[in-house]
Amino acid sequence: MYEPNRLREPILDWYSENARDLPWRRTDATPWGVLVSEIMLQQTPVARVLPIWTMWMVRWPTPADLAAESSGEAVRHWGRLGYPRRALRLHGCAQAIVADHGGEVPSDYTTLRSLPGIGDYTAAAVASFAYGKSHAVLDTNVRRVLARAVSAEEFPPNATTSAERRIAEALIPPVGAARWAVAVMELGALVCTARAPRCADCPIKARCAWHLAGKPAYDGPARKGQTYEGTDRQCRGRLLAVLRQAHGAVPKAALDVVWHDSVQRERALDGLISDGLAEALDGDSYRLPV
DNA sequence: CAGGCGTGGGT
DNA sequence: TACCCAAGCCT
Repeated sequence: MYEPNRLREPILDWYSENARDLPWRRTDATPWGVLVSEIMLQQTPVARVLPIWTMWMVRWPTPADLAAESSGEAVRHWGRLGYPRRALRLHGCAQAIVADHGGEVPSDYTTLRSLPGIGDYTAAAVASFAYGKSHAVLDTNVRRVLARAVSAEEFPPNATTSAERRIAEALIPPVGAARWAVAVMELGALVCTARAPRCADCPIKARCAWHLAGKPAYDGPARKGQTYEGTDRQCRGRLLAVLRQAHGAVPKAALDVVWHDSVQRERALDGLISDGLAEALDGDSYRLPV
C-alpha cells in the first residue's frame, strides 16, 4: 500500500493556499447552512448555488423558519437550480428536524442519513463540515482524484465500490479528517477536473499514479450520457417554471402553451403532481403545493 | 441496479 | 456547435 502522507500533505498544503472563500465554509456558517448548501450542490455548480443559498439563508435562517412555510414556497424559491424535488426534500428535512430533533440539525451520520434527500455522501459531508466528524466523504470529485492518484484510472467506476471506500478510509488522517475531506474535494473541483485536468498546477503530479503512468485514456464501460431535448424532464421544467412564476392558480390553458405534445404534457403534469411539486385545483387549474 | 430527475456554463 | 457534466438521491 501507498503511504497516506505522500498524498495528504501536499494536498493539505495546496488547500491552505487555494481554498475558495465560500460562505458555507466560513466559521459563522451554521449546520443548517451547511446542510442547505450540500443539498443545493448535488449535481449543481457552485456558481449557480451561491445566489440561491444566500437568499435562502436570509429568508429561512433556521430549519424552523423553513418548516413553517409551505413546501410550494420552497419550490418557488428554488428558482432554476434544477432537480426541484430537492427543494421538497429540504423542506422535509426542516420539518423532521423540528419535529424529531429539537430544531437542531443532527450531528450523527446515521440520523442525517435517515432524512429525506440525504444519502451516503451528504450525510458524511454534513457530519464532517458542520460538526468536524471523521467520515469518508466520497463525492464525484474525491472519487476522481483517488481513481487517478491511487488507481491510475482516468475515471472512477460508475457506481461507488467497496474498493474505493477502502482507499478513501485509509487516507483519512487521525486528526483533521474534515479539513482533509474538503481539501480533496477542492482539488478535484479546481485542478483534477473531469474534462481537462490542470496537471501542471497539481500538488501531487509527481505522486499521482495516473500521471506517472502517462495519463492512459479511460477504457472502462461507457459512462452514461444524458439527453434532454424533448424529454419529460424538459417538459416538467417548462410546466413548473409557469407554476413558480405565477402566485396562485394557473389555468390549464397557460400550461398547454408551453409544451406542444399533449400526451407528454399530461404525463409530465401527472408526474409533477404525484411528486408533490404541483397541486390540481377545482376548475381545471394548478398551483405549487400549499 | 439502471434509469429518472433540471439547468446552464465550459470546451 | 454539440456535447459534456456539475458537492446525488430515490425507486
